Amino acid sequence: MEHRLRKNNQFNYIYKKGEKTHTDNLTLFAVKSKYESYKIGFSISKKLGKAHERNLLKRRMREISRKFVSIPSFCNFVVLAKENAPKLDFVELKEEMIKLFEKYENKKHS
RNA sequence: UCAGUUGUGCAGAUGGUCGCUGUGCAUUUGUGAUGAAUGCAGAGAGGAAAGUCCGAGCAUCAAAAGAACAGGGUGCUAGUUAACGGCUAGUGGAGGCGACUCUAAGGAUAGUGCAACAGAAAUAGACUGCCCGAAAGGGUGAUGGUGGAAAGGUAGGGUAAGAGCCUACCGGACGGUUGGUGACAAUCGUUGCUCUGUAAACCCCACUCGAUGCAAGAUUAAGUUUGAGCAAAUGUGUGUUCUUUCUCGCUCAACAAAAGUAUCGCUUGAACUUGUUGGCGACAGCAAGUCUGGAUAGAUGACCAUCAAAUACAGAACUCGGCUUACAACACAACUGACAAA
RNA sequence: GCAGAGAUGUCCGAGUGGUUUAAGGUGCAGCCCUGGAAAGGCUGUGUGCAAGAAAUUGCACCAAGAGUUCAAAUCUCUUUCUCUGCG
Repeated sequence: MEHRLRKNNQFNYIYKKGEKTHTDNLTLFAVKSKYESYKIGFSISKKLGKAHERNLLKRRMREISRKFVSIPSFCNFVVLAKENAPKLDFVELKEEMIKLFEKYENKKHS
């Protein structure tokens, strides 16, 4: 099943309508959808580093979202990296992502 | 052994678990159309992929040929190449004990401009001074120490004082001879010698260049569509002007299917590897073999084990040839100098 | 990805080869004016290093590094950073 966001329109829609959740190095935009699945996209600005650094960060985030984090269905997400995100190593990034989604879940239930 | 010069290679490997993007085959399934899913096989970033500094292919500017002007680029010679501002081999110059390195290196006698301050004076007239002379006047470029630059330089002779006035050496200019494809070199002669610097100032000379970049552009769908503005053939046209053949009204907006979308462009190429022939070399010829990324929010990651350690710079976006810049550790070859020993 | 523009003192910004020229404004400090303030007027004011008791003087710096020139913020090359446009 495809979990990637592919269209520029979808990104723009989520930025506009999305519900924001912050941690120190990441920001989550979330929007509800009608499909029984989730889609997730990663946004890393050109200001954060050189091309290979940005690629590495995105690959790690995708790996973590696939393996280590339970992501709720019926939703679309965009994860936006902040300034210091490329400096994190894999383990730190993993903890950050888990924290981010826990925070989002708590917000939703409360 | 120490210090150094030049060039080259490599850019983690192997095994396991999970995962990503194309390609081929098979099965299942779907759309108006391109398709989608599963399985198997096989492929999947660099030496700089970077900077975008040059040169090409390719595409569009309706289609061509030519001339002049404007503007840009290059600048020792010969070669090499599809082409180049690259590369190779040399020449001159600069640096180093040396191996070797660096060099935007045409023209200042085609013309124009600029040269602050200092200095008597900036390309050259005057002033100061020296000498001859009673004076009038004449001789002089040696005195003036400032400047980046001051009337070729040094030494000797010479003179009233001086001066290429004379001589020697060095430098310059002009001409010849020899060698070299050539840049140029060597050598001989003539000439006492008027000659500041700057062309990365304008410029002159020689050679050379159309513009825009794959977000170029093409295809499917409607196009002899509708509306508005401008123009009136003496018009439009890829820097300007002109000649010849030609073409045609031009510009903007609206209407439309996921439409800033889909498909194509898109990867077999001046390709790579090995051998061989020619050439000092860059490179070229021939033979055999190989198929080696094609994404579009943008594909290589995470974890474990072993190797002493795994770590530098860094990620294709139409494709090639160069240049420039960044770069950890390791390995190899040739050569130079110093010291020691034989 | 492709194409283009720029960088000068705290900030804005002129200067496009010449010696005391880093204009001008803004900001800051002091003085005048006022009962007190604002506005206005006058004066001073970039950074670093060295010398000096002090006043002051000298040198360097116009994003960074090389080159051309007697002389560079200015001309040429390389690098860094910032900004803009493109179906």
